[in-house]
Amino acid sequence: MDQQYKFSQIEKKWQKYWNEEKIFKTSEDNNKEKYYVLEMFPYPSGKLHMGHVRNYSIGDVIARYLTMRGKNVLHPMGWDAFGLPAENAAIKNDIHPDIWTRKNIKEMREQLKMLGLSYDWDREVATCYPDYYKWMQWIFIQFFNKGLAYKKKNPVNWCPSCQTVLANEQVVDGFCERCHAAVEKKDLEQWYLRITEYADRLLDDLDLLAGWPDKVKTMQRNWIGKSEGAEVEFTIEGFDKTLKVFTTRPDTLFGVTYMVLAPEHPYVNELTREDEKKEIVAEFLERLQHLSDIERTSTTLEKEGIFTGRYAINPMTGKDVPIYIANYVLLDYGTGAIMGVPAHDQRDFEFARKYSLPIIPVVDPKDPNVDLLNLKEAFVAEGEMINSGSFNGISNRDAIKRITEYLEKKGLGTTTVNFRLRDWLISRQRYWGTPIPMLYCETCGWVPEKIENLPVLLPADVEFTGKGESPLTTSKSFIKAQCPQCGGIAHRETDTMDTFLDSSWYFLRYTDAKNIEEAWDKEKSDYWMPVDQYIGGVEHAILHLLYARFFNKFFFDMGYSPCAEPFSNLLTQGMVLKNGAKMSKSKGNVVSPEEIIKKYGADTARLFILFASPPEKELEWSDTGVEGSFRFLSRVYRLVFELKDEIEGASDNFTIESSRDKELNYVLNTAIKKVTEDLGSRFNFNTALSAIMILVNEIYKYKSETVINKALLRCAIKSLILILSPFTPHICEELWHYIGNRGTVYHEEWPLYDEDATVRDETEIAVQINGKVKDRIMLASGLPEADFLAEAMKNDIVKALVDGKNVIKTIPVPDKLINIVIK
RNA sequence: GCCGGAGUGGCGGAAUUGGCAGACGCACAGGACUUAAAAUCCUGCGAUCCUUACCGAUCGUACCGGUUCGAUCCCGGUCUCCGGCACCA
Repeated sequence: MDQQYKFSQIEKKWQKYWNEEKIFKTSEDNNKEKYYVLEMFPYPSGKLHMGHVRNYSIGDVIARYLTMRGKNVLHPMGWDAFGLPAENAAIKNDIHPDIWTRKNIKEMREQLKMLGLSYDWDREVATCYPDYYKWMQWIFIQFFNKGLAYKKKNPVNWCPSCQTVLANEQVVDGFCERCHAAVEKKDLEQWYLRITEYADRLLDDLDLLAGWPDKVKTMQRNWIGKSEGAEVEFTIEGFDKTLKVFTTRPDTLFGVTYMVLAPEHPYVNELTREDEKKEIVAEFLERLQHLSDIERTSTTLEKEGIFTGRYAINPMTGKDVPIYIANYVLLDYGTGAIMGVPAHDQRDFEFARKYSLPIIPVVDPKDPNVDLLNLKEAFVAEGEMINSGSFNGISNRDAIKRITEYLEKKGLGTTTVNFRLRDWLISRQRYWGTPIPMLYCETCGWVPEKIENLPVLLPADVEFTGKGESPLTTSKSFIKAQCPQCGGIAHRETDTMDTFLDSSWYFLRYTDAKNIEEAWDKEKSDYWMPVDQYIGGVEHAILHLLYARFFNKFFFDMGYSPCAEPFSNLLTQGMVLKNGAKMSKSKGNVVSPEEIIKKYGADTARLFILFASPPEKELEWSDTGVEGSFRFLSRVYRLVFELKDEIEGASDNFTIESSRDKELNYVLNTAIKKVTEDLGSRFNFNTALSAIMILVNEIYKYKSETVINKALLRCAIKSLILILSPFTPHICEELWHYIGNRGTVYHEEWPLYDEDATVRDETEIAVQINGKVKDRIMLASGLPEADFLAEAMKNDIVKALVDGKNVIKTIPVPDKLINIVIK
């Protein structure tokens, strides 16, 4: 071994060894307890960034540690490889997305390997490879067969100039972000997955996820947005259909003074009978079409409405109330129509003010500060019922129940639950995604491709213009096909799937990644699932994690997953910042992992990232901090290098011979304990590493003693290498071999600590008078409370401090402090 | 607006169950080694005050208050920052 810490040589050497010996290959083993560590797989952009390094370093420490603890660890990696950037590259550089993506995967795989991560590369998947998306298509067909995938016409954002559908995020102030043409709403047929069918279970089962951050669970709860209320039917004057509304406040029914329909509501056309009104309504609709959903639903947008000329009848009061259409009512929530209660809903209040509609309070706050006859804003809190006929005088909370019961008895309404969660629009007019394996036949309608014909391959003969519908429509070979049902002429769906589908089941595919007979073998998913620890960015808190949970529940129902929830524990790692801001090209504060690895080595990069901040917090990049990490590793290297001859041939068993021995043994065992606990339960890598640094400092001190205990020193060095190895594996392998061991530290057992050795003979005790520290004294450790108190009171300093005062109370905390309350 | 989370030295952070605030590291300062530099090693490093110095005193975990023998930790209020949702009836 070289006297210098030549990280580059060392890292290459051990990466080669791990690779050639297939050290990280895993298979099912019923004699061992399994542990599945998963990090969110990356999009293969071609360049690794610090966020990846952080994510994968965290996972690697966990995987390596648990392997050393004797667990059978599954730790896979793959590529979320479909997506728009590949298509943009195709348009810009005239390179096929497939070639571009494969090149990026190759480059990124090399970069990941440079980090020395303990992946079983034999399980690698890429969502864009036909052997993966074949099963994506199979899954889609399972959804379709169960009635959970369907095609529906719905208004979407359409840019007339680019001739393409736009995502809401691509619409800026009602205009296309690329060509600035006014975006229109267009009714298009799109594929949806019926995730709303699972809304209740997705909500309820969040309670099973004790190992998830509350923040993420709260975000999912809000996203699913369950609200309980009632559906109420209103009759319309001179109209044969009734108007249904959803409300969470049936107690305010007596306060309804108008009704509002969403502008797209199917009744709108029939309800506006007068020609004059029809014109105004048409003009209003035209104007709204130029607004995106984002603006339509913005609270800053002024409420605007049009009277239809019709009246509904309030079922409680029998009074006429005018029916409006207005921009603040959404078609796809509830029934697309609402009852207006200006006195008790702020939005209705503003609308009523603007159009001079009556405001009738029905809930009395019994608060002198609220003037019910002259409200300045809607009163939304609880109170006592007024102006509500026979319901007057009860609390509005009771009225919710009573009025709903009344409605149900009269056949005017029912209790209902509504979710903000909408069905998942999954079709995309893009090339680089999984083809939706459906065909349209004039006689049979939408028919799935036969399973034996899967995969439906992405055609090669397409043009990338960036315009029009899906590029698949330009393929001559793709569209025309035989109907799988009747054998007649059918045409293929040309839309592809949202890439979020591909990433909703990859964790299951990893359990049996190379299976060509089925998506995965149930026995294998039974063994490995659920994922014990999932690690990734908090930006996936809602979409990815919700979709993955949805898919897993679907498989669970099919018997293809053994668990109701796929990820038992979730760690959301914080962002990597430089100068207080997220690293980004435009800010020019990007630190390239490759350069850091070149300059200091992967071990240093890993060490810095793990040491500088706890994993779920933000991490501020510091060049001098990286140098500090490098210095530490050099120090460890030097330590072992210098001590090699000293500890060579020493016994594996030591006896404590001096107080210095005792102290080193104390620090050693404390360090092992601390690292074991920090890795085992909290993932506080920073404090674990700080314990290791303390150990290194102590060994340095110890080795300069005149008498040294070689066996003890040998044990300390061995343990040091082992407990550091999950963090910085390359240097540890090197040092492990240097002091005469064989094989890999990865297969070594995690060192045990001696609980007795983690206690010193004497402990420093803080002496407090009235809660303020006055002195510190040494007392034998582990004294029972009574002895501890007696010993502490015997001390001269205590006596002096207490002399001449009244001791009111003494509070002894053994091994910590004693507080003497005096007067 | 609503829902979360956070606020500790010059900086990143530690204090695991209400028990010695500032572990570990970075930066900085002084010293040793060196012809010199780098590297390495040693020492100091919250603020204010007292003192020639030693010793010591007071304050200090965003701010105000409370509970407690004792509060970074628990409770009430305020401020600031970050994140999510945002006309969901």
